Amino acid sequence: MTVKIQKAEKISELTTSRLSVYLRCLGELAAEGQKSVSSEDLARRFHLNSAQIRKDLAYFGEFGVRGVGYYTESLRDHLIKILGLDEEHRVGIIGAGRLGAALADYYGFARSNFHVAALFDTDPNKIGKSIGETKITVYDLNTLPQVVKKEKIDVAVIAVPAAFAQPVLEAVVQAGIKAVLNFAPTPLNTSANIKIKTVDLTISLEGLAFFLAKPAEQQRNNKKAANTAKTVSKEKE
Amino acid sequence: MTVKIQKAEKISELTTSRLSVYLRCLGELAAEGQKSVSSEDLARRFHLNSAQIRKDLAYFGEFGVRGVGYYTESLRDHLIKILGLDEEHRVGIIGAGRLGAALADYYGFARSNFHVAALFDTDPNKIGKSIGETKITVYDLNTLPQVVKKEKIDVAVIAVPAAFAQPVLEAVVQAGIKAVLNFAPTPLNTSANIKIKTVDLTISLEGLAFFLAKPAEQQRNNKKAANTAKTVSKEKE
DNA sequence: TTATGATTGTTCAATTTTTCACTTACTTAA
DNA sequence: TTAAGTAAGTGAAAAATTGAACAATCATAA
Repeated sequence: MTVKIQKAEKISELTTSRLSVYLRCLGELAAEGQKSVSSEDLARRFHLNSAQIRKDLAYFGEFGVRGVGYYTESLRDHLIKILGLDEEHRVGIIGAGRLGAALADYYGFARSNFHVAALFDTDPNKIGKSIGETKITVYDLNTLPQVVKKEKIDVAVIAVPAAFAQPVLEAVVQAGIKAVLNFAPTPLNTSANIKIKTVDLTISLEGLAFFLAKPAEQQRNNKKAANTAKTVSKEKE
Repeated sequence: MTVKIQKAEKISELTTSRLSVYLRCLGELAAEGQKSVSSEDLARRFHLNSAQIRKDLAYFGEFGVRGVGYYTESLRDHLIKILGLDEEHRVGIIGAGRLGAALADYYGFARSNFHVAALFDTDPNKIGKSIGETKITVYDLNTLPQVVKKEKIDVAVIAVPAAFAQPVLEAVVQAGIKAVLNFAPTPLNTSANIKIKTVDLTISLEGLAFFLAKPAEQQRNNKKAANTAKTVSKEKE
């Protein structure tokens, strides 16, 4: 009755980001003492389709019990394993400016089992100092390969101005790091097999501006907008 | 020869976020003095398909010139108009904690023509004070409706702990705000016609963890993973 | 022990998004 | 003025994602 399926299918990023969302929710439910939860319950919480949730989970195995739902604790443990959060990741933050400093203190890293091990900068005034509440050392960016090795860093956070992001990325990849969280608002080029997640506030912001700019009529028909106005004016036919 | 099409089709968020990306690039190209750019050029920059770029733009009109490409300045102006960045938006940040304070100083708002007009909090020690380099006043959250009206705030940023996000959202909506940037890592329920963009670092982070957790073999076949291992073990057949 | 109800895992259909490939239109050089 | 070359715009195909529907399976109560 134990079914363990290890599918080597491509899992889409849409799926994995939903897994993160489920995981967070399961943590809350477990804390509340809720023993089990159905896909329908979860779907209502997130305004998702219940079939989608079941399918997302089914990629990785059969975690549910028909007629019952999913046991919160158990599913939570599975998701932690699936997302690789059972193993600690060690983070190096490149750029000890305001953003880098803020991130060094960001508690969310620890919650996902990420440990910020080092900061890097090129500014001689910063190198050697400690930053933030947790007193993380700022190293010379030139020593990146050595520190990465010594501190077993496997995740880099790029928190430098856009103009420096590409060369920094190259140094990071050169140092053997395969996963990068990028805050610089610029497209980054890299050889395959490096995973880059870019966090770009501007895009979210401008999405809001677009929404507000739309004529009120269109906003109402949020989904399934009718084909109302289609004004075409052409000279020189 | 002037073609002005106002299609009332549903524009997907995938499209609008790409528009933001194009816009940023056009700004750089214009600054470099580049007069025109082809969809192929842009595609190469972003690792996108050129047809997709042409189609994204074609939703809103015919901005290009066949045989030439797109005139950078002109397309840039069009995108600014399309995204609604030609009109200033006024932002109220709810939560004057560390994140709220950091956002109050974030320069990216101004670049997209957003002006941070006010902070809000419930902490008596903060209310009435000014925060950040730009000295933005912290108001009592209870006075939200009045300040929103007086300051003509049309965008709210939710930077409060997850537990307070839902009631804050309701207050924000009550005050007549239709666009919300949410930093609280929690699903938010709202009536239709309110646009909420949630920024969630944890999801990006855990996406990296998932990537790192995958067996090396799978990482190599990033796209189009072959159906390699599919181990099924079952007791009680 | 069997019937009933609930909820998963999964197949198949619908929808959305991306890509291809072709037509149209503009530029430049002969 | 015409031919050749280039690149936008677009309809149709392909791929990816989502959603509906249902058989399979488990728990519970008669």
